[in-house]
Amino acid sequence: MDITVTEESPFRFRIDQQGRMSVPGVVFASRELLPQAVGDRALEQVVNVAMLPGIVRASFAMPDVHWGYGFPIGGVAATDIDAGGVVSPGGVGFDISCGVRLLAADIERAELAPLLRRLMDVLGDIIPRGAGRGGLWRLSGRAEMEKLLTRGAGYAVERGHGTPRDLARCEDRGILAGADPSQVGQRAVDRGLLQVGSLGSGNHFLEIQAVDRVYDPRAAAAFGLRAAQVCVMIHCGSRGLGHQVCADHVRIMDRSPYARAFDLPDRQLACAPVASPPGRAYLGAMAAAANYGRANRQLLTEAVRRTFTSAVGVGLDLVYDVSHNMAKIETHEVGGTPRRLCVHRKGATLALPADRPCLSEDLAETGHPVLVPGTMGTASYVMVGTPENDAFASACHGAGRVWSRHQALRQVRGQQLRDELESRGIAVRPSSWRGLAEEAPAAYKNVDAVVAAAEGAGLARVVARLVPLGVVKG
DNA sequence: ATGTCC
Repeated sequence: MDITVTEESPFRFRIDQQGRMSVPGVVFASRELLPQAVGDRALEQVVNVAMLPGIVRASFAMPDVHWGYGFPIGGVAATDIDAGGVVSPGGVGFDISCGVRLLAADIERAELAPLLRRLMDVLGDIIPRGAGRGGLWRLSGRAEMEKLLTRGAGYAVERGHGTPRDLARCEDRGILAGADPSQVGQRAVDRGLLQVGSLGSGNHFLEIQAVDRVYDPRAAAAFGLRAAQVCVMIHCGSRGLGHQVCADHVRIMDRSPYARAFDLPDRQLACAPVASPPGRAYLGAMAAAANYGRANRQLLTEAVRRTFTSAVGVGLDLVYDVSHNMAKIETHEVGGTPRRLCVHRKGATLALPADRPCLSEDLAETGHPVLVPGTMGTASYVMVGTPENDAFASACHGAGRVWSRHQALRQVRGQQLRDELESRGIAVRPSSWRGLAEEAPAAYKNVDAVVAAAEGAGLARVVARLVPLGVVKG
């Protein structure tokens, strides 16, 4: 498929509405970052998403967009619930509530340096990771799982793993409303029982980082960040439970009457009206899986805190926890009137600006942190939401792949990559050589360019740049 | 992303 993109303004490209598209496509990128320029077919998916029943404004793509299941990763699509708008599991992705959490330590990188190796050894020993395998917790059964699926990070805190202050710095206070554990199948529950408190694999990681540069001192101070400070970034999701929820509900929707009625260009866009039984069932199960992801990050936080206390002698404050694979019911103005929308963000981070409702109190004047993880050996960014964002308060979520995992394996040796990173002073604790090779920095876009494009497009503003000191790889 | 195929 040949797709024409027109540069509307710097860092903003339009795909004109045509054929069965209900809205145009909008791609935030530089010319160099456009999917076509990096050999990726994601824009075909941007066009397909523009055909979703009830979609409003545009089918959006962030600067890190790349090919995904049905919907592109780095895509944002909002549907009008009261106009028959749909929800689609493919618009959230298989790793429901995959997201990032940033913790700040009260120590500078120079002070940590002599302790880093020992710290990394302990973290490498205690952080569960890799495909399958166990987690920090072992749930007693379905009854306990349902508490966790309903109360999310709040359940971990109730059980003594964290503080109420942690919850104040989580999106939705760590507990997504509307969870319906009865819509989470037994197989999903069984897969999740032994994985609470684990990183998983793929691009998931736990990194020790240092603040390299502060761009916005006021916002950085509000977030609790300062130059040279040591931080911990945790990137993980809802493991096998979220994966199974997605698979189960894709199947339900694919077999529902809506699949035929909508006649969509790709079966992977399987969807149903938000207000329909399959739509409500998915959203209830998705919220439950989201709470699993949040509890997962909360438990990993406590494990890292214990390690920092014993190995370094300092505590860790939660800066923020935000998901980048979610569908949320939100109210936004469309065409001058407030509409209830189902906003799908798949590989796109919620980027709330100042003075918006549902901000946590201490962030109301600043806006919420937007956490953008880079790849191994490259920078990560903290940004903040901006009022001019017209992609329903969404921003990029990372660097974005340019090589498939298969391509990366052909190009990169895991051991060699480890040696290169170690020679640059970055301590690496991998779970498999293969997994490490698949996640090589060369397999990704340049995160600095992605963030510059996001800022240039007005999606979010840069607050601080972080650099890696050590990475525990999933 | 994922007990990388039910």
